Amino acid sequence: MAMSYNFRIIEDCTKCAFREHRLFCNLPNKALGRLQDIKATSVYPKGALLCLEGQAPRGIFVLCTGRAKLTTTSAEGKSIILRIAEPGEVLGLTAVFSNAPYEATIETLEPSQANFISMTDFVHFMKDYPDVGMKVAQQLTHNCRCAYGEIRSIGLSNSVPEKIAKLVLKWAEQPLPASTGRKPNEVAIRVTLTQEEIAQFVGTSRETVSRVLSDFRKKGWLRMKGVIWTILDKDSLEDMVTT
Amino acid sequence: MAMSYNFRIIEDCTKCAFREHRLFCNLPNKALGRLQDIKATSVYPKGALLCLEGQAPRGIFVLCTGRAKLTTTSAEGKSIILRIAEPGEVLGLTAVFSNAPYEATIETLEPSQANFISMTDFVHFMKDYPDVGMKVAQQLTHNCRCAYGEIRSIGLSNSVPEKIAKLVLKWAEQPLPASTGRKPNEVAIRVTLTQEEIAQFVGTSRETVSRVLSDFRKKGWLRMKGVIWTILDKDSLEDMVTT
DNA sequence: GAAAAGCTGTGATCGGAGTCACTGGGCCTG
DNA sequence: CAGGCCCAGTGACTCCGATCACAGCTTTTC
Repeated sequence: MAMSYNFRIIEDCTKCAFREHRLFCNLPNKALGRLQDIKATSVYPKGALLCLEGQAPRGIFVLCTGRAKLTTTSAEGKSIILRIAEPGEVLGLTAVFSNAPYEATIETLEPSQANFISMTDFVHFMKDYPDVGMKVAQQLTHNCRCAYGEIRSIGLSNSVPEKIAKLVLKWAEQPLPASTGRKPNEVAIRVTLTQEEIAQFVGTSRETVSRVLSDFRKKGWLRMKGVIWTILDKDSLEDMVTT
Repeated sequence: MAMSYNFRIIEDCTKCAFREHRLFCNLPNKALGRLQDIKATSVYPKGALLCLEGQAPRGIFVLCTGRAKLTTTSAEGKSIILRIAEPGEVLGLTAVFSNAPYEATIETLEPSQANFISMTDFVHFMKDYPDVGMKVAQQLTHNCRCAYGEIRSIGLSNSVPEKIAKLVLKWAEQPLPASTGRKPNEVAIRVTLTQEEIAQFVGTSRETVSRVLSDFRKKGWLRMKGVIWTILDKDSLEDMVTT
């Protein structure tokens, strides 16, 4: 089995070990076999662009390994992160269904594997297997929920510190496993986004993110060592969040 | 045929005159027949609440007549409009599919008719008729696109005047029919939202909306007479918008 | 038709956060 | 190891827009 980019490439969907835990891929065997036929697997380094906002839709991507950020950009070059896609998600659905340009630029945040399926193949695939339609509906539902969450976050939070606290707490829902030498109520998380990207996520400027994080650190709420952040005072962070 | 609320109630989906122009209802006859069996038609006055944010999902609504606004509210009572739903849309899909509380409060903006379908009936309906799945995917796609547009509007526009100009121009895409006594390049639109609601739409305060509209009027770009607004200088409004 | 409730217009004030400008640290690369 | 590049931290300044406060209007209600 091929190895590259420091992860194992999944060439055969029917034998994928993660399948059951994934939003899209947990399909009946027949459908999986068909998927196997129409997919084209690619491997991308960090920072690769799967598609560009404004391009005509060519097809959809199933993200097998790695995470990717979906961003949209204004005419002046200011950009905002719509969401971070996790392994198992299908990307590009809205473009394909509305036959309109891709809504977002998709950029890998880590070395990633993705399966591409062309528009026509995918439409037939969906017609032939009703389960696929359900999965698609679930993915679209997930997209909507993320988008609504984002709208709430940007539109209803009154201050930037609040938004950032909210974001950190959301990340804390998937903490790193507890290690030795950590106090009981501390939570460690892995943050691979730059401050610039965090700024784009909450719709603010890079400098403000820097200031807010400094502030959290000075208050003893947060410790940041490279990509490992430790939440020292979860309660205080939660007090910032009103929504 | 029953009359009420100043519009004609559509009791039989199979005979609905608007069906073909609607996002959801244009289904094969068999599916329509089934829809006819499982739907429960209700008529609502202006300002009625179809469902409340946070409620457990009971089912979906097909909006037959009238428009409705979907809002989400923060703990402090600040609320934001996610979108305005048009006749023919299905509402409540995300809640039903994720079996999670309704994401938004749905309030009619006009006297409206809506068909309610319970969660279990709808799931069966979808399983039995693949066309329904496609319609659902299209509706969800539409929701996503609206949400992304909203994120762009709130997150990427730099100033409130720009957002309001953008909104007015969006409305201008569905202008009122030209009437006598209007100059050739003028566009008339019907605006039934209050300034408060416009504020919720663009994520700002009511006072700011008032000031911005006053400003547009003073500059001779816009005339407002009750619910009828006339765009006098579309070019200038477009110059405000950069995205 | 008077009272009440809701919508709109405007002034005054103040603070949050965007912008500009610069510094310093980490990391890669030739 | 010097130079470049990217990321992070921080000060100073400015300004947009939220908030408060109130007055004129319109629409509903009894």
